Amino acid sequence: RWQAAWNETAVFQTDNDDPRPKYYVLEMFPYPSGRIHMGHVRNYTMGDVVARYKAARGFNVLHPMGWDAFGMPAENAAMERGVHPAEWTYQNIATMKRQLQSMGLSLDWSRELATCDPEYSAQQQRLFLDMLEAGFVARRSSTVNWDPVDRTVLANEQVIDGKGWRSGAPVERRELEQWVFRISAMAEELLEAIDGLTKWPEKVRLMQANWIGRSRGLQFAFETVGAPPGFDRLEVYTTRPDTLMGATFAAVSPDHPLARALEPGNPSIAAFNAECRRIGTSEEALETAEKRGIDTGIRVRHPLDPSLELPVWVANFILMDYGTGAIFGCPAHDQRDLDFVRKYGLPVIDVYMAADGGEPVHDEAYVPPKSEPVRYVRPVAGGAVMTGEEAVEAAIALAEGQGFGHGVVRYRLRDWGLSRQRYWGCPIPIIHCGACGAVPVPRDRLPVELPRDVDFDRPGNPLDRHDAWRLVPCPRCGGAARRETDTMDTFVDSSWYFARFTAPRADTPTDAADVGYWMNVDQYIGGIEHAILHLLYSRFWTRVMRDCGLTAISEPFRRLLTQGMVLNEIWFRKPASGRIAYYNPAEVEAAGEGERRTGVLKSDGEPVEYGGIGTMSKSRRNGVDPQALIDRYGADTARLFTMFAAPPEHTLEWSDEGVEGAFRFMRRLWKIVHAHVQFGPAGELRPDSLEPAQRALRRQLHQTLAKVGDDIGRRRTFNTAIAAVMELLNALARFDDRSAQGRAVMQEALDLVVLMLSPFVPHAAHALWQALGHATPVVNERWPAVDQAALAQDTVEIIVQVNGRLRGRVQIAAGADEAAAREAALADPGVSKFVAGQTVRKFVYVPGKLVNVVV
RNA sequence: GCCGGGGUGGUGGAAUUGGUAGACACAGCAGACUCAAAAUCUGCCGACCGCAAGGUCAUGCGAGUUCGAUUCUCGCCCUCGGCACCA
Repeated sequence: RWQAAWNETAVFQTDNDDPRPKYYVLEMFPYPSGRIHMGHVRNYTMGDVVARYKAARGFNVLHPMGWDAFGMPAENAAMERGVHPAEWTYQNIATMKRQLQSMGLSLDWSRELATCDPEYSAQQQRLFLDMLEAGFVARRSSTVNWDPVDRTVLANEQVIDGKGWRSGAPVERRELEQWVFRISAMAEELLEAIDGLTKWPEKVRLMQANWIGRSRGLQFAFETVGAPPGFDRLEVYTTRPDTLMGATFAAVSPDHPLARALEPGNPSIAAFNAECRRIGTSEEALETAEKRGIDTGIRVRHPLDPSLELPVWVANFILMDYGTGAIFGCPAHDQRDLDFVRKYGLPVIDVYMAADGGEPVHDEAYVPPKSEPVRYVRPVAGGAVMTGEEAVEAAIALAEGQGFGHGVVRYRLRDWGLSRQRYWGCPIPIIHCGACGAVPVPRDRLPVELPRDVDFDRPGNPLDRHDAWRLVPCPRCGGAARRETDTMDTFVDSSWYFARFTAPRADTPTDAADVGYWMNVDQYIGGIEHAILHLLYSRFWTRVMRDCGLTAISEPFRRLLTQGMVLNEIWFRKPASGRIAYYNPAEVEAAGEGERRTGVLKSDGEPVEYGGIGTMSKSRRNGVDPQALIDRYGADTARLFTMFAAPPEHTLEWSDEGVEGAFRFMRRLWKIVHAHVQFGPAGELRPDSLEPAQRALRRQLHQTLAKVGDDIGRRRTFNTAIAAVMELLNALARFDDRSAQGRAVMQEALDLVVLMLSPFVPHAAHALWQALGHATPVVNERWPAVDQAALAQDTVEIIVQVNGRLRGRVQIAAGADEAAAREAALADPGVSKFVAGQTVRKFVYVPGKLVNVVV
């Protein structure tokens, strides 16, 4: 009912013609999976609290909402239920929009957008062409998971234990020509700029830095012996060239050109490589697979001792994507290499590094941190004690001096492959012509829209089969040509939507005035699971837009709050063949704890397997629908409870116990306000003529106001803000003072309580503010100022410790000096009995807090 | 495997800069009100010892730094997230 008042006056619609300072609050927009879940409630309530708080603080707040609307689930729905992805998606958007609106969020819905809207795709295609012209786009070969039965590309998520999720067939790694964004060219800038992200969580900055993975090392060439023509040299990159003296073998990735060149003449290597290609493409799968290798028979000469020849192996743990796809192995100082040589009976060279002052270690690999001083037992240069870093530089200098290698800086960050062999994504505006190659679609012919008449009867991308759409004349030569049928990675859609929100209807990707006014996003809020990819891609795109002249800024998000995930139990059945099936915890009758947890499906009484706890996700079907909560208790209670249940950054294991407590609190607040107003308006407050109890309540009131402002505004610890107001309300309930000044204090307290709670429970606050006798809506109210005079105290309680243990409390004058504190402390009977007869060796005084007597 | 978090009563959590461990809630127990129940209100609520006053132990485990450690350092265990085609 009260939401109507907000909507009629359009209080949350914003524009940039406003004298107030701007504040842009954004939560990561949802994928329209069907219905909102608890993670959404948590995320969007946090954003709403910040938005409403900032508005009350006098900011012109932009708080928009949209839909990350392309993606695989829509295609799955099409395959399973025959509904068109667009229809499925827009229906879900309608449902979820209704649900979000029932939460009473202070959103500017006039800016709503969905990434699958043709207008959004059109602008994204313009950006793609800008990037192509600016040299940020390249075409190159990269690996995908190939399902040989369904003859289709699989996402990593669709590969389960190395098999396709539908066909059950072992997947193969396959090379495809794909479009990439050259994000690695920006690695250094993206890394350096992390220092400036001072309002991002340290953990996210660390994860991003590690992901970019700058390293300095030695790149050098082994001279080969017995290699096929064209492989006279084997390029190797290492970050530990100081271990080169310990090299006992070299190894290449199964995808390395040398390994491939050997396949035709060597069936066992061909078989080994083929086997390795069945691991899939994910780094996790490659790194956790059993370490295996095969000898090629080729040898390389050790660059520092050409008489020493090392065998060259193909090994499944070498990543083609990192370094040169070839390494040397040093078993004495790398545990993985040691395991490998032991497994295959290769020689282990004796150790040549030892801890400074320690003895050499022989039974396991000794891997000192690079910063630590190490004694080089068999020296690269001079037998000195030096840090790994110094030794690395010495080894590089040696290699450069002898001319077999040189120092290089490399990054772990790889280019961003954006091609997806799928229908439900933004079309890539390219036409392939036999004569002209890849030709951009002319800008006046944008957007390239997806054809609606597609069928999902067969696996694979229906665009590949849609000749009416696919076959077009070449824009350059007019000859027969075909459209690019790959669509863009959905990460592209979410890498610039924050900028589009500043001018969602512009017929260019962004509008200079709007984006200049609103960007950066002042507060971005979203799940910690996006700490690396989405946030890094967005940082990249913002720079690309800058370099293309679309924005002036480099960083999209000034302040970042990474919300902890909402977890729930996972239940599934895994049939012998075919697709794994997940069940919502609400459908399962469960018993036991931990390892012994078991369950049966309520509908058929048959057992289901317990998969531990994990994030609520559509694919695992373990989400909780908050609608029941909202229907039963109202949006305010749902909002209050999710904010109170845990600190924002913590994971939250879902349970709906405790919702009753939030509801009870709302009722208590309601009752206490109405108990107060039934006696009519309160008189004027005269702060200087209050009784001690009235003064004490006012002090607590203004302490709470200061804390709540700090908790919301600076700390973003919404749970402690609510707890403080609960504590205050408990005090108000005990405050039974009907005198004129008692009622005046109560009026002030209830006014401030309602204002403090209004960002959390806007509907109730709206009604209670009216009940308290105010004519204007609470949503237009400014955040109240703390009365510093009310906080003043004559005496303070300090705690007294003896040898660090609590032994008493004493009241002393506020601002007392150490001598006075000491006298008061030692006079306390509880203290003196522990000090009596002993020598005071030390006296610690923390003014206003504690003293510690050390005896 | 690699990178990054988290671990505090029966439960969610608080302790903001190294300074009272357990605020605020949930659950539970007892009482008041009621014919009764619900709702509401009041009290108790980490473990152990003690009639009590009070004391001892206790923040995943083990060490360390400090007058003082949930907080800092090192090692370990468990768990969650990410690992480039889930979003």
